[in-house]
Amino acid sequence: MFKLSSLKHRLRTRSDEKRHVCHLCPKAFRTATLLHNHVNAHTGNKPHKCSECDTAFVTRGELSRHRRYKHTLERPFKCTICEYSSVEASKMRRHVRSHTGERPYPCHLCSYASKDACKLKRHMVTHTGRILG
DNA sequence: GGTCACTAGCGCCCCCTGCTGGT
DNA sequence: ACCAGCAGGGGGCGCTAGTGACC
Repeated sequence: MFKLSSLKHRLRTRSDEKRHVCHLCPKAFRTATLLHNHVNAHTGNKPHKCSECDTAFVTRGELSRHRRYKHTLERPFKCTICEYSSVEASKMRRHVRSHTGERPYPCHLCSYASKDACKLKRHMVTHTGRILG
């Protein structure tokens, strides 16, 4: 849904696109917070610690997701076809392909097609003997 | 105009399981 | 029967972008 405040925010942040440059690599970001998270990933600094298992993360979002996976067991994404539910929408999309049979990742060396980009990569090892990339 | 919090999205790695073909 | 190779399904995390609220 369109929101005026959102548009204003985009317009005002557009002017300074990616001017926050990492001093450890060539990457640049729109905001200082994004840069800060990125630098923490470089340094291994993980300030967001789980209160229940002491696992630590770079961002609060990662911690939030971890808590759903490990502690709250909250699975907001429900499959409409079976009983499966998931923590993440992307996992649900991947699951739904097991119902639809959709295989969007074709192998260019054989007739195989995968439902999952990662599985295609693994499959390629059977052709090349090694991981590509 | 900046920061923060949250969510969404893509990608990667890993594990377990079942099937299949060779021995 | 046993084993190895492979694919299917899924869990968990790394990282970045988008968005809305607040200062």
